[in-house]
Amino acid sequence: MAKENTTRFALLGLLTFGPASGYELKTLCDRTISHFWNENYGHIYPVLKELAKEELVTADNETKVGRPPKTVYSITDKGMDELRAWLAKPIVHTPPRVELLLKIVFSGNVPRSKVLALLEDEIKNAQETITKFEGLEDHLKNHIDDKNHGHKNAKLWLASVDYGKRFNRMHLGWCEDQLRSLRKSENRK
Amino acid sequence: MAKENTTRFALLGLLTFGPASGYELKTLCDRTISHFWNENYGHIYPVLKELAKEELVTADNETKVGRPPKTVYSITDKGMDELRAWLAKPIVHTPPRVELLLKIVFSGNVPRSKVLALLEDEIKNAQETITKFEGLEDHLKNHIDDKNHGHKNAKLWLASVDYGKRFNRMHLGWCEDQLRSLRKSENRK
DNA sequence: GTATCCATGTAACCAGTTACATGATTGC
DNA sequence: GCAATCATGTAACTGGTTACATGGATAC
Repeated sequence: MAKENTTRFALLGLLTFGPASGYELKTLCDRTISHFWNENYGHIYPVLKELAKEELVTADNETKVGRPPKTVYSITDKGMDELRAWLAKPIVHTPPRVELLLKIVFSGNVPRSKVLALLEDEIKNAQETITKFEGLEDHLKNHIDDKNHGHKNAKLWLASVDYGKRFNRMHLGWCEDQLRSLRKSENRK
Repeated sequence: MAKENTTRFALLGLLTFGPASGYELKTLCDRTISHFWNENYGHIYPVLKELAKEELVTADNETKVGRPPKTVYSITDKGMDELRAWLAKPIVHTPPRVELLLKIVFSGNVPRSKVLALLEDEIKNAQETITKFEGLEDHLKNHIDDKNHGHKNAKLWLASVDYGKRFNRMHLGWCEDQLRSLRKSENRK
């Protein structure tokens, strides 16, 4: 069984917030779920066409004065059914691929200083990501009642940011412990 | 810039433990790093040929009586250089794709019961994985001095299992909290 | 004789990324 | 006149998965 095209469901999901063009879906994706999901034009446009062909979405051409024309997609009942079926299905876990662990497991082949540098880089990254996520969190909490930003799903969105924070804290903690243990064995030599 | 072929380095890394055939590399991979890395034959064999062509590994045909013939690959100096260069390079983080969060963020479209079931399934999975990892850990700790199992890298290997445990505990904790918060809001209704 | 392991490979396929190309409109 | 934003798309490519095909050797 081939791997499922998750992009289809990401787009269907975004369309539940309202009709949008390919371009708008991309910016929506970037602004709302980019901390855990990413799409690019080269995939969005073909998949939208595919979805339209299968009647999971409808495509309407819109021309407004003073604006480039665009194709606006809306999710259909059939599309909603597909989306709901996917949402209810348990997640099929594919074997993970953690590049950091690959580098660590083979790190006996490089000088310790390189390994320390790698871990320090990871730590810096994780700290920056956590800070970014905390900013995101604050921003959302302050605008949670702001009707203009209209996210009924603010709670779920916050939960996704929380996941990101937890993940990065876990990652950070492991790297720090690893770094400590590495430095300790260095001193013993 | 195209995405890097990490399989190359996984294979080069495994070959630092000693020469091996494609088949042996697959079983080695399954037995030692499958908790965070996976490879399949359909990728291993072509990549090995590619590596041989680039002289990062050498290929030797071996025929033993009472055994099917096999091609044994060994890492070359050039291969070691490539591997070391990769090991020392910081990790380029590609945008993550967390399917669970996608489902949660769009979960407003399905009955709460389905979301609860999804979370419960994730929790069960995470618990099972943690148990599996603890078994792995115990096994390794008991054989750490056993020369026959010959893993000089037992410490690094343990660290990778520890990462897996931490990740799954984090995942588990988030799911449990999410479940609790979902049930609470259910009662309020 | 049959199931399992050892052993190698290819073909078809799919998901996803990057680079490239185009052009209208708006604000400075 | 130019940069930025809005808007759509394709072509080339790569990494990776799955299914299929083959066949020798071994242990029961």
